[in-house]
Amino acid sequence: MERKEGVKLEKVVESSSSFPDHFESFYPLQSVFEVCNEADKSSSLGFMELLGMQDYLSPSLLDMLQVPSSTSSVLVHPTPPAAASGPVSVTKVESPEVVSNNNQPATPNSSSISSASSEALNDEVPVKAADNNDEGEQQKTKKELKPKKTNQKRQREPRFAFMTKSEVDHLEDGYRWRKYGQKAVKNSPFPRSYYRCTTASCNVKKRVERSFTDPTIVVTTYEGQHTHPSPVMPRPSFAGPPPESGFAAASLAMPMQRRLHHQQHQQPFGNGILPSGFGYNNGSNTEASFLQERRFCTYPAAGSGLLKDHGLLQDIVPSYMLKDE
DNA sequence: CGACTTTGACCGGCGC
DNA sequence: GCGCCGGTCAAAGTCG
Repeated sequence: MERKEGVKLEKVVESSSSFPDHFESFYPLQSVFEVCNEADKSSSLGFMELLGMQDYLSPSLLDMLQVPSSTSSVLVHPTPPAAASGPVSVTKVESPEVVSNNNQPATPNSSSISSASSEALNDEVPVKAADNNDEGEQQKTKKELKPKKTNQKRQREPRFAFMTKSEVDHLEDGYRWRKYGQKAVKNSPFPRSYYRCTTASCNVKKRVERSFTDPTIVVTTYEGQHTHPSPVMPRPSFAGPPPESGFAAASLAMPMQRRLHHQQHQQPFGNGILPSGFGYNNGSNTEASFLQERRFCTYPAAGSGLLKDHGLLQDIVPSYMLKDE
């Protein structure tokens, strides 16, 4: 089921699973802005512009991003989903060779690097439809094992990968996950774990692995979209689009790294340093931190429309971040 | 006892 | 065609 995918997408997926290390090497100590600059080299848009958040950064936030901290999130731009139409080129990120030549291990205490990647999947396949079809399709294919091949390969859910400095592999993110597999990763001493959202009818998955170049970095890749609110967190009161717009659910769908429950070095972009422009309410510090941090794990990838049918994109990218697309 | 994890087996895609 | 690899299944084990 998950194996049917266009060549193009496969590439993207590949990057999704492998870029983190590359990125880590490529941007060892870089801040999100530096990453931005890299992206900028390939496109006419700046990182923040891409995110549509240039107006939302406060000086303190900037400082924080630049000052080494044990935890941070940096957006990575792997192949934009609508890569074809996307404004950002990230070939660099996808190129292991290029990265390897610049292999600079992230140093401890440096800004940890989180990355977000998205895979666009396919041509505007509405997420809603994907939820229905994919869901059934996936299970069906699994059961049948030998589904008839069609011309098109399976359409994967958008994926977002994040690199987070953490001592624990499985980051608390507000959702409940069931581990369904673990595989050794080639060229890495660390295994990759596969998790599925435990909520019935929610087929969101995530993969968790450690960067072998820097074991302190956890790479979490989310795939799919939650069809339910976080069972652990209260719904954030977001001053943005109403829940029905898809964002509210979305806002809960990509909890990202919320690590406060672990002994992780938690130094999120939170604690009041975020400008109000980001708009999330601080229901609690934990939530706020998580939400705020999440903001930096966004990537305007899924295309052109706004809050609808963007898969994970809509989960993490507020409307104002998408407006410039 | 239910929920979750572990782990070996299995399958399909892909490159050679 | 073959082997490698990523991803998933599912039985058994573990935990609270």
